[in-house]
Amino acid sequence: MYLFPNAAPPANAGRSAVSDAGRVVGATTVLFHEGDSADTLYEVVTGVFRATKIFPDGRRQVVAFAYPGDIIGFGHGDAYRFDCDALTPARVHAAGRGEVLQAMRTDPELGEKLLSMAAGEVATMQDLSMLLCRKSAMERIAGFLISLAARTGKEANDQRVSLPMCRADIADHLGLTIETVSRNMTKLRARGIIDLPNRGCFVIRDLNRLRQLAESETGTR
Amino acid sequence: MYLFPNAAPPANAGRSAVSDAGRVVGATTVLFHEGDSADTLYEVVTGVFRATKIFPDGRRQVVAFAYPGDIIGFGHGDAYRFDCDALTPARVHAAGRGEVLQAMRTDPELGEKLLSMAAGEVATMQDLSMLLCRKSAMERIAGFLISLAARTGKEANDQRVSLPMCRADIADHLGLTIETVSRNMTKLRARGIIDLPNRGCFVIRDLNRLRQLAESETGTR
DNA sequence: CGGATCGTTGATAGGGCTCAACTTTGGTGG
DNA sequence: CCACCAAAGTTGAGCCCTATCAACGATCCG
Repeated sequence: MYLFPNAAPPANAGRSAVSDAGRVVGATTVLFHEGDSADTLYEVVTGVFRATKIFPDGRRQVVAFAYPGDIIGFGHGDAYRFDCDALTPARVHAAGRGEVLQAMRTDPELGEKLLSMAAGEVATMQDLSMLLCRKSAMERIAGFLISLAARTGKEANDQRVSLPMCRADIADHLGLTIETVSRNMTKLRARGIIDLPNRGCFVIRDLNRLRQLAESETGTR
Repeated sequence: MYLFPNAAPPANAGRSAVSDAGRVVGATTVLFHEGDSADTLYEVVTGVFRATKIFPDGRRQVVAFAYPGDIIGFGHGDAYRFDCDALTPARVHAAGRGEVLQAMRTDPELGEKLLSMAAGEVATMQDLSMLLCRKSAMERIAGFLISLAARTGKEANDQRVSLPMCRADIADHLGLTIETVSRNMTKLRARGIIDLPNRGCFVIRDLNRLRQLAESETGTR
């Protein structure tokens, strides 16, 4: 059940992209760069994408991670406002912006759907800004891990959750440094709250305590 | 030229509200509280509004300030996600969410308009999150003052810009404390970059230097 | 004039950043 | 299969920016 089931194939979307009847497959595929003409909307079918904004002086923010079901391409004017690439092999549905607007004229439900997706996007960004505004490093990391578990449907104890992004991505998403992310993850493991069996995944051992930490850092022990 | 010119009068929107043929007038009027049923969209006609999120432990974030032309009420599901009140005497146009969705069915242009307003809202929140993610106190404050000047059409040297929000509001918007805001504003004044003639307003004396500070804190002198 | 709120200024401390070294992981080629 | 190397992650020491706590000054309104 996709938003753009019958969309036309997009123009070649970047290096190493493989187009397949309205879908794009590839690992580390670049969907688009900042400044590119924002003429396509994407819906993630499989895999995880990363939206990155790079400042002139090299500072970086990972604006969002996009999971299956998420729409990429809102919040831009005529040009994309950040880079977007895949962290894993991935598939997307693509649709031209013009086509979608056209389809909206004949199908009012699509308009409502898009509007509510946009509202969801706004809500997500508000949550991020609240996190960045007032939370400590530990609160941010605990909250981030919980949100990953929730998005992948593994929000329970002792389930292996995939962590496709590296420490630098997490740091640049949460407004921290690699070292601070690493130290706090180590601390969480030392307290038995999470486990880090391999690179690229984690396991929640005590969801309740993790939730407490995400709310207030005073759960310190 | 308003988005909801013929909207019906809203239900009484809060204490000290005065309703007037589809408009609401009042100072410190509360438009809505977090948790209220999100059934109305507002367009600011006059005045300045403040959207505030309060955490269980008392921490606060001012999610946004809304100026004339801005739409309030996107990014919520069924219930509003934050409080909203007026910082100054203000007028708004109000429209029921259902009405707007209904109107969208007959007027596809309205749909596109709403979608592009939502996109603008997303962009605003992305900018805020980038600011909160990677910028120093001085960069945040310089950038904030510039954005206020731009929004009120006074983005030039030696114009008096209204500053309707108090230090606490600015601090809670930028993720800083009252003291840090105060100190940095004082520093800007000491360097001749801005002037603070009265409470409730400021004047940009050197827009170029203020712009530099907003980009990189290394303009330190 | 007096009180309350808002804003400023000072002293101190702490959380996270910076710089740096080291360890682990994963991939590559002999 | 193993040695080697680059990239990713961890750990440590020290410092800086901003928060915190506290006192003081300014402004507004009765």
